[in-house]
Amino acid sequence: MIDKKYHHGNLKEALVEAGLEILEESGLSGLSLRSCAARTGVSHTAPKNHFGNMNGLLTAIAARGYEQLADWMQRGLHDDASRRDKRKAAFEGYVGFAMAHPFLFELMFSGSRTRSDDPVLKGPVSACFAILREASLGLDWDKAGAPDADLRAQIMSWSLVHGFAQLKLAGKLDKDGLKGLDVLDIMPEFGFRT
Amino acid sequence: MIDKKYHHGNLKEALVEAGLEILEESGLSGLSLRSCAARTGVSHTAPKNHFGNMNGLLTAIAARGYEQLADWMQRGLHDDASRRDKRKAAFEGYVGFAMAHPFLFELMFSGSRTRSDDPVLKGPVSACFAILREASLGLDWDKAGAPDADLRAQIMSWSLVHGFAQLKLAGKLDKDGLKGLDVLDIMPEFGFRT
DNA sequence: GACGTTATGTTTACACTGTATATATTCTTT
DNA sequence: AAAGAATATATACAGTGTAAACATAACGTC
Repeated sequence: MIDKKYHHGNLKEALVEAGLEILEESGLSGLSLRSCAARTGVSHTAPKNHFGNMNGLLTAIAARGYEQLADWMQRGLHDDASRRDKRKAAFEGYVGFAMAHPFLFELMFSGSRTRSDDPVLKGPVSACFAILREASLGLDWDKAGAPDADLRAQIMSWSLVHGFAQLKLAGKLDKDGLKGLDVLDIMPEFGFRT
Repeated sequence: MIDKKYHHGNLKEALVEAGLEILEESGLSGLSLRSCAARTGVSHTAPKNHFGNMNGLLTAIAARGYEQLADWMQRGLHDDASRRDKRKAAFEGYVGFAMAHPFLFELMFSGSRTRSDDPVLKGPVSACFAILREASLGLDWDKAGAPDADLRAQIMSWSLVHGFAQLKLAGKLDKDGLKGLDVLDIMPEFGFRT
């Protein structure tokens, strides 16, 4: 580390890592192309080679966020966990992640700062989608047994847990009587079909 | 309008109005203190007197957004509408507003661009809260009849509809089989207690 | 009505941002 | 070894939010 090499060797990863750190320390307002470059010890135009522009870097950071989200949703889950445990873990993990990393969470779902159709997002987002899918499997909200009940249940689950997380983050649930609300307080014990 | 007066007379409102227009035309990336000031025909430091800083202006714009959201949720509703009609209108209006004004919607729930505890937000947010409350009244998700069932039903409703709107906006529901999904496709016909 | 006070805008300045262009260095491949 | 691609730098520029000093108008009080 004494002699600074012209080529970093792993700059792409290092920039994303720097971005995640800055996000934790200073929030979205402190996150910039130049701050990431500076923390990595590189010129402020270096990121362009790897990410094209600011949007590309932010999208890459967001992709890392989805990987972390997947981890949170599967935390403390043993292999033979019941479906109910998986669902509980997924929902609690989702909101827990949002609370622990509010700025990253905001970035991940910011339509204006990231490009939702970027290929780098596809894998991590699909992984989260799959976890939520399994967690919602057999969940029959309207007790109707419709043919697409599983898909509907998943979208409902995701919408519910995501909306709750963001409303909480945005301070919309700070009224009296809502302060200490947890996801599981809101989530009833859903009925299973199977 | 020929002779430009030194004092605008209604600058505070005009700046918010300009911000809303810019948001529709150019999105969040085009919205800046200076662009609002320029459109209003005023120096770029004039907003400081009324809003303090950028955050204050954005929060004022967001407040206007909540007023519009309340309108959307009560659109086409006659006085003697049934509770089911009110609920349908509120949910459809919520998502409809988000789709019609995606940038404003993102701004309204952006924890980093607006200050959620700003007094100017309190009124409009409470109005939306009240509408959602009435729309969710009597909704018994878990058929349990718990004492705080109404409050829980409201938070669930809000979370569900908000999460659905944002996931749709963020492009997370663009997979095959999810493309044409509407809120009401997801929302089952909930059972009423009364 | 004159005058001091407050509110409202302007001017100027500054540090910071993302991006484009041209240049330098290193790696890779032949 | 040489050519070309990949990677990083240097420089420049327009745009941003904010602060400070100044200008103009409105308002209340004597």
